[in-house]
Amino acid sequence: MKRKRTTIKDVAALAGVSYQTVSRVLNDRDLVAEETRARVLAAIEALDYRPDASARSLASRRTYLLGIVTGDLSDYTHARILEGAEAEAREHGYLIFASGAERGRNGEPLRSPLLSQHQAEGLLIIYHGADGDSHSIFEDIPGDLPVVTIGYAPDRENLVRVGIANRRAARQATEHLLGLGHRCIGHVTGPPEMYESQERRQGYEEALQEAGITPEGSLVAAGDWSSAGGYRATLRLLGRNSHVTALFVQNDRMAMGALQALRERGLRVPQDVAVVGFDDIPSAPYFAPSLTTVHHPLYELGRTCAGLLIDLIDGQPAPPEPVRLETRLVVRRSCGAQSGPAPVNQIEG
Amino acid sequence: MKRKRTTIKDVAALAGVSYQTVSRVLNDRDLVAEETRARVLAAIEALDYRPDASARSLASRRTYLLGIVTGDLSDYTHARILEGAEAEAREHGYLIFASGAERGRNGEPLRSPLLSQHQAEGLLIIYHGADGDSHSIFEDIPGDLPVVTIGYAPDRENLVRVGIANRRAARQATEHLLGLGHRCIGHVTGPPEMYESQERRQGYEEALQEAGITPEGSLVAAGDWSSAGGYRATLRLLGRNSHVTALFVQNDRMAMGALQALRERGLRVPQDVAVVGFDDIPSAPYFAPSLTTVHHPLYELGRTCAGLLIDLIDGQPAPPEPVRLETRLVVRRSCGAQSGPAPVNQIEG
DNA sequence: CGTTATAATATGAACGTTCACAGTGAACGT
DNA sequence: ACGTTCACTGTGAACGTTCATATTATAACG
Repeated sequence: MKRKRTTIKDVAALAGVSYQTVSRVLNDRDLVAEETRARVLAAIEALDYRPDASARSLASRRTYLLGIVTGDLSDYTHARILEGAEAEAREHGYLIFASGAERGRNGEPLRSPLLSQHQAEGLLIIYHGADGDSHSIFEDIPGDLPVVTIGYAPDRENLVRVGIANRRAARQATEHLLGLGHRCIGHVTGPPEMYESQERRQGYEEALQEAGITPEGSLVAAGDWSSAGGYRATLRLLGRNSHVTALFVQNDRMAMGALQALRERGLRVPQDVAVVGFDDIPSAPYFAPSLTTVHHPLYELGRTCAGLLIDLIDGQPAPPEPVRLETRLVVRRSCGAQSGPAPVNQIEG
Repeated sequence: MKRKRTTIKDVAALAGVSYQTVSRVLNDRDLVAEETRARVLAAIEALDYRPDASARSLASRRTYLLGIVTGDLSDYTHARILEGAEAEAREHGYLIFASGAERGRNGEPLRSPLLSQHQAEGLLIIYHGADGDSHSIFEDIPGDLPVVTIGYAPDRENLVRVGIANRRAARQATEHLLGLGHRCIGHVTGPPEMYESQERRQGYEEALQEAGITPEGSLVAAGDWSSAGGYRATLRLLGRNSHVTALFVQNDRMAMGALQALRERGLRVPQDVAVVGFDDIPSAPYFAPSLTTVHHPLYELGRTCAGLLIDLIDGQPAPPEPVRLETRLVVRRSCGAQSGPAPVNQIEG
């Protein structure tokens, strides 16, 4: 099954130099005469030689491998972050491998044995931990391995946290609805035990309080980030509160379910109920009606993570403060701030 | 920056055996006395030893690495395939790394230099080639490297094609609309130069012809798989044809844009225009109205691909015929086959 | 009791690189 | 003419494993 590999020595033989010189050319280290370099490159070309990554990394103690640990890769937000990270990594000569971790009973990622063996030089962990979790995903990781996290992070050396200011973003979204005159604003959250949900909910409650409104638990319903979960949560919420005039939903997928629930109840959006989502997924402009939502800079987040991870690997000290990227509210039709019929012009990709 | 690694020799010293014996225990090869094995395992535990993957793969010529080359990872269909593949791979002890390839001018993936160096033992390539493409992505790949493809595939040893029967699925979708009495059925395709678009269009046209209808080019408009593209394509199509009563759209994201376009034109779905999509993405039940669409078994596709790839790596011969997975039409409300108001009960995930 | 099979472990070499260091010859300054 | 510098290239060892083979101890056999 295995043919004989062409090695650096074959190249050296053909070029008439020592194989170490070929190595020099490959890594352009030291000085190599222009003429020699040309001969070596020609030999490489002729033999279609490709250095063996295993040998290379064994000798150099570098793998140029970055690991990403994430839950649901088919979730757009995760996938998009991965995409950004991959692009950044590639530009720096790193490769990313995606390893779903094994999951505990609540879907909590547990341990990723393969990852730690495979000598990633750094790890990007997307993990919005939950109250009950053991966070055991971090236990497996050697203490000196650089880590960048989105979401929960333990106290640890060599770790950078990256993310958005969830609380602030949620507050702004809620303030927008308050500014439109709404006083009874429902809230659909993610799983209540997850920190991300909690942060966004805090922002929502802060905004209400600043407006002199006491947050009511009956106005809050929990989903599970999915459209189906958002649909069900919204139905529950509407069942308890017939007087909601606005809804802030913690992500766009759930918002899609929410819109469906409202439709079924005969409530028009935005006339009867205004809706604001979170994430600004590409299809948000095509919701019915187009969705006002908080833009989540996922791709940039991915790029930033990979960039910071590479910095850490290069020995730069971790910034003490979490790195926060900006969000912004994208106003479309579902919140009622735009009037007129429904042209979709200001639409991106 | 680099602490001294604990190596197999440290373990051996602690356990009082030769390091090769530790290797034996690790790979449970040959015979090892139960008592020795226990001692070795204890030493491994005590030192928190993890074998070095580089050294291991250098010596054994195995990397347990699978590469996946794909376009848009943030596209749900690709991400979901990756997810399936990753799960299957993990169960077999393989790791998957995701490398976006460099792109040519039409977004055609070109070459992925990192991939080939990093000794993936097999490659999963998702690439729906286009007419004008050079397919150069395949040029880089050593001829003896096992490859599984979804989409276009060159003639080649050691390659398995996996996918769905696009033409047949598209024909069934179209037949469904014909069965509902529609005679003037518009069609929104992907980029016309892509084989995937072409196959689905063929299925659409076949169905029409079998029903005695001559396919008309004016009823076909091309998008780019995105919601925005579907929106624009649908507007173009409606501009040319005021009498369409149904629309078959080649993927759900474009269908979402199509629904938006129809809404803006004041056309009700399904009363004025019936719509059928393709893929059955998780949010399809939450479209307004919920979308009738062809279920695309993406996750299973990913699992199948990884499984077949591992079979190839294990030396099993490639099945001569492409492996085809079943699709099925999921009937919801957008096609008008279901009547009554709009309960969302039979909804999954 | 010697001979042979068998279980268990040790030994040496290899895998394909990189890296630190030691050479070589030419050019240069004095 | 002679050391010195400089540009370049060769040398040997190391990286941490696996693998084929050799070695030892033990048991089984006639």
